Amino acid sequence: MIISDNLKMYVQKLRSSNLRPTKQRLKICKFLFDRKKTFHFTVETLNKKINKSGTSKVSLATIYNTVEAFTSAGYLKEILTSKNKSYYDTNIKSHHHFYDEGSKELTDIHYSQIKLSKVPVPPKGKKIKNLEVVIRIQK
Amino acid sequence: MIISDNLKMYVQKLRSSNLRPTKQRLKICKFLFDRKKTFHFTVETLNKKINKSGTSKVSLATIYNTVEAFTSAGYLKEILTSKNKSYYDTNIKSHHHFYDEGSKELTDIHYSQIKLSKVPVPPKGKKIKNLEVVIRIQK
DNA sequence: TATCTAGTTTATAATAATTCTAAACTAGAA
DNA sequence: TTCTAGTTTAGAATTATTATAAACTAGATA
Ligand SMILES: [Mn+2]
Ligand SMILES: [Mn+2]
Ligand SMILES: [Zn+2]
Ligand SMILES: [Zn+2]
Repeated sequence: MIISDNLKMYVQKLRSSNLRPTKQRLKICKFLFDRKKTFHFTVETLNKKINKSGTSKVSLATIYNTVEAFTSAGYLKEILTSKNKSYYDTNIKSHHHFYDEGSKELTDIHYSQIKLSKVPVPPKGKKIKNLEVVIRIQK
Repeated sequence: MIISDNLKMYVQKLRSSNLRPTKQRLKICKFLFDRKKTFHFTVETLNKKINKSGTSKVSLATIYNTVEAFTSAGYLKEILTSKNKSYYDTNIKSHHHFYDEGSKELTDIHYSQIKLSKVPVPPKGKKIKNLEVVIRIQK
């Protein structure tokens, strides 16, 4: 993940996906991708963070639209481990997760931390799109 | 899974979990567990099946209550692989799943069909509650 | 630079799944 | 038979998400 003060990189990225680099999208890009470490979030938490300090607001509809657009474009990964709520991941590499049932937080497990020595063949006519391990943890 | 014409077994099972064997719960037990093979369902599909033919109706609230009670009691397993909707599994043994993104159907992968030769240690103070592999498939 | 238009944002309504509420009902202990 | 805690139920409320449609804007073109 590259840290940048200017937004040229995001402008290009968005253009390459046929997404206009609007000020809302760039603000969200900056928040999501201008950091050393990837992280997990929900629309709810993203909305709070984006609309925190007195800056110009981004509507909830746009937060939803943007998260959806970024997921389709492959900038985000959707994680379905929690009931009634989608999580998103700025780490788009293939990897696994711990899911803490208490705190409802996801933690990455690097791809290499889990080794599958035996995997079944998918049903006839179907292809494997991805394989993910979720380890549910508790106190 | 034992097939039974009489309901004594379910009555006992329910009593042992401090659940009164009401006619609604027994009807749902019969539908869920009186079969050779386990299966996956949603509250929506269960509700339709339970309330199909002219028999006395079970309210949707009771379907929800019962699925929740049976999951807590360990008769059902909740599967969170789909957006905005919980799936449930009458197979409560530890096992894995194919999830078909097209048909939105789950298929069991027997525990022995996947071998994990390397698994990470959980974070300090946390215990592994379960580990599940989901293989998303597509045409 | 001014104009134009498809794409975007937004407030708000609509939908879908689920949970809550509180009144009526019932299993089963006493 | 009586009593009561547990259960069922219809319907309301809540939560996350998606749809709608009017106002706005990026950026291509004149
Ligand atoms: Mn979900
Ligand atoms: Mn939902
Ligand atoms: Zn992750
Ligand atoms: Zn299963």
